[in-house]
Amino acid sequence: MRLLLLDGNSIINRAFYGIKLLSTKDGQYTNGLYGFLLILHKLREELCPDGIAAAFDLHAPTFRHREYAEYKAGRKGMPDELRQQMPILKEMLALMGCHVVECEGYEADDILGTLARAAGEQGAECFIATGDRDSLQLVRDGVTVLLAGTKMGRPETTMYDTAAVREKYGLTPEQLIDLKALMGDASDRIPGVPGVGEKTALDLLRTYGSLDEIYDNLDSLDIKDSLREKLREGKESAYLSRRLGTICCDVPVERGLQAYQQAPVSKRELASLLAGLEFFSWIAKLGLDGADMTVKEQRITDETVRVEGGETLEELLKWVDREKRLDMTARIEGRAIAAIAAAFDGRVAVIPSATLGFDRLKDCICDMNIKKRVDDSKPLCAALLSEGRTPQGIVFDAVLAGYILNPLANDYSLPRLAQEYGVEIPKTQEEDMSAALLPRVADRLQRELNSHGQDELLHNIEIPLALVLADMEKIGFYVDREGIADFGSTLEARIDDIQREIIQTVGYEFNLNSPKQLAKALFEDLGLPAKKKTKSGYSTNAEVLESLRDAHPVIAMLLDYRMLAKLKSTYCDGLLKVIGEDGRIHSSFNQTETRTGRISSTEPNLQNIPVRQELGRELRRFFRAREGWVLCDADYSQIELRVLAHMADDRNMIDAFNSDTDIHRVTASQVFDLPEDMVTPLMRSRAKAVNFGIIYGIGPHSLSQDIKVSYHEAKRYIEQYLAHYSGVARFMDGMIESAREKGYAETMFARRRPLPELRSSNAVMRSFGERVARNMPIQGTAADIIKIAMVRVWRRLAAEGMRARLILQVHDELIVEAPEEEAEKAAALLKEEMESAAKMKVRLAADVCIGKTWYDAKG
DNA sequence: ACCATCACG
DNA sequence: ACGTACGTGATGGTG
Repeated sequence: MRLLLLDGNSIINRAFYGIKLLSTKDGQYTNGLYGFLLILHKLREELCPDGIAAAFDLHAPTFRHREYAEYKAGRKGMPDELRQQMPILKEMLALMGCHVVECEGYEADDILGTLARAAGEQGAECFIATGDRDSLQLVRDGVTVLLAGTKMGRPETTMYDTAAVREKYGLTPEQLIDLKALMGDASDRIPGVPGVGEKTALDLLRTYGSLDEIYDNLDSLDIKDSLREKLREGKESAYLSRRLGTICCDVPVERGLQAYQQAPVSKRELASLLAGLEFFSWIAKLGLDGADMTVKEQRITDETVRVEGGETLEELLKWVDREKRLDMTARIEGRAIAAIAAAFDGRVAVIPSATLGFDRLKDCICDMNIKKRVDDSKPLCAALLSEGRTPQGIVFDAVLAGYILNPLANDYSLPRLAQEYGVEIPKTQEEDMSAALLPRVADRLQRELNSHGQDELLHNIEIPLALVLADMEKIGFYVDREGIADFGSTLEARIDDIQREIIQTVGYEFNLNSPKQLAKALFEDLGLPAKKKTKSGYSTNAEVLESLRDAHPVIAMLLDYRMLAKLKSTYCDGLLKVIGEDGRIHSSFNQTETRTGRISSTEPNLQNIPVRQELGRELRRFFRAREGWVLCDADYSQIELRVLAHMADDRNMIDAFNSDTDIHRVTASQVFDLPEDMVTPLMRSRAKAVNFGIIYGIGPHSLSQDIKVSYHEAKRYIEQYLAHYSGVARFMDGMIESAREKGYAETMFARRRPLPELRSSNAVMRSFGERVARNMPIQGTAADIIKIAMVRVWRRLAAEGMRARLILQVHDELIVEAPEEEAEKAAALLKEEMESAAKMKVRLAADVCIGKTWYDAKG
């Protein structure tokens, strides 16, 4: 018989800390359970035990506490996130046919030792899996210890038999007890001999064999007298420590091994437990599929046929023509389709683009009457657009569906989605075969979306947007390469001058770009007062430098240097590197990156081109329309505050917007309780900061920092604000409450962000969760609205047969490049579509400008 | 790979 | 006692 013994507490601990915090929609944390399953599954496959027993600690004090009152007093209890997973783990183990063993007055270790000894006596083979090195003392012939943990989400075990222990420590397992006796264990409050570390203890034991040998012959040992004294004084501690550290092998538990034989698995209950934990992939992996899946689905298995080429294409087309639908993935190389893999009739057809008649497949993709389900539509759209064709009738996109269901993930590939949503993955892992997963993954995700009311978000917003983004990427933004290069040279000259001047002032050469070297120069060598600390030293950021501006002439130079260096490296050098052969910059717009629903821009990021300072703003002169064309730039006015006014249904704020006055001025007059014409610019700017702060989930401290008033002053502003905008106050509390209940925050268009932070036991994490619960619905709704506007603008431009094209989005701003003769029409169209993108209690306002360059087209 | 910094909404 | 506003991406330095 082969017995597998688990140290339940230590394994789930390792699992908990080795995997990032996971939770279900309902806020039940699951990462410890998940990691435990990973480890258990691996052990079962490798060892094929006849029975499994899992030992757990109880809260009750043990014989060790009676021996030594302070035992484990220094240990922190387990965090709530883990504690709540313990009863579920025990239930899960029982359903899996494993045996849960606990015994009052003893720790899990002792139970394992007892069972291991029983196994030895009964001639059984025994494996002990644990995360705790202390158990290594149990190793002997027939007893192997497996140190288990998770690394990067993968289970990892190291096997220790007698030889492995000897190799690692140069000691026998029994000697490990004496090793700990000498060293002690700070975290368990177990005393050792003070001043004896691992190295000394190992030397002693390797030379003299055991604690008894050492103390019996203490006077004649060939060691330094100082060590001899330490040992003499620590004798009592060492023996106490040995008693505490010795695993007890006489725990009163059932010792007959038959009792630990594998019990029958309760398939149904186990499947439903796992489903409740959203461990869908485990249901398949543990062979429980049949247990609760009554729906007969098309099965794609290891034997699924992969067929290729001409005849297959004919067959596929016939099927598509009859069914009016197509599940497909495309392999894109460069900007062209290299092959299309389609799943139909339980087969996967792979059609290389060189196949005769391949274009008819593209016709299908552009036929709105054929419903396509794809894994990732943006690259497919890009490929077809570059042939001058437009995909239509795409009804499902797995990547976008995966993002909508959980915007916190970072991999939305089919295999990953299949794993997460419980679709069995065939062993054949050819890339084209991931098409085989599409039908079942699509079914599962679609069902999930429907049940969340998120189908329209996918169908009406994200899928159409993918086409728009692909088009924007393809068109790009024309730039004046020479202009940027010249600007860069000018900057370089100024940077060199300032650098020389700074070096001269400081008195020696150093790397100005190194915060570490700079901190040394400023705060050590020049003796300036350090203000703020970072993880790795003193902060030298702009805020700190600004506060030191009058303390030393070098500070102003540094601020200039930083600004110029940023402009040169990030914007001049950086942008020059990514100008395409067509003289245009083709950024990538990522649709599945942000947690709030915004899009992001990379390589290069065109959403952070300088504007706030004049010198940086100059860069926008190099972003141009092509010859004979102009830019129409439209941005929403206060979209987030308007969204807030609407969602909060705040009468005061709605009226303020509808009366079409300056919202910050109105806010100032309410907060400061003055008529509007008495509001000073300073008051207005403070009110503006409060308006922004409210959106971010403000606290008085941060507001006081931002607008440089006292904490009390800031607190008063917020109170005044919430008193006047009482709808906003109610709304904010409601958002937190509802997010706590539901486990997620959501936008007007049903976009969700899970918020496990709200149920954390950590106060800092919780208040972060609360700020996000207040901010995400606002930022996210604004993002939804501008996405709707983008789709409508794009479609209108096409429908009107215009040549004008959308080329950039910057969160609340859209830029269209239009032939001069279309300029006015395009500008009007932009404004109209943006303002009508969502119906709200306040009107949406967008301001449009036309210019040859981005600089000129802004206000 | 991570940190500090700074550019944007 | 602690940390201090939401969301991003690029750069240069450092271990």
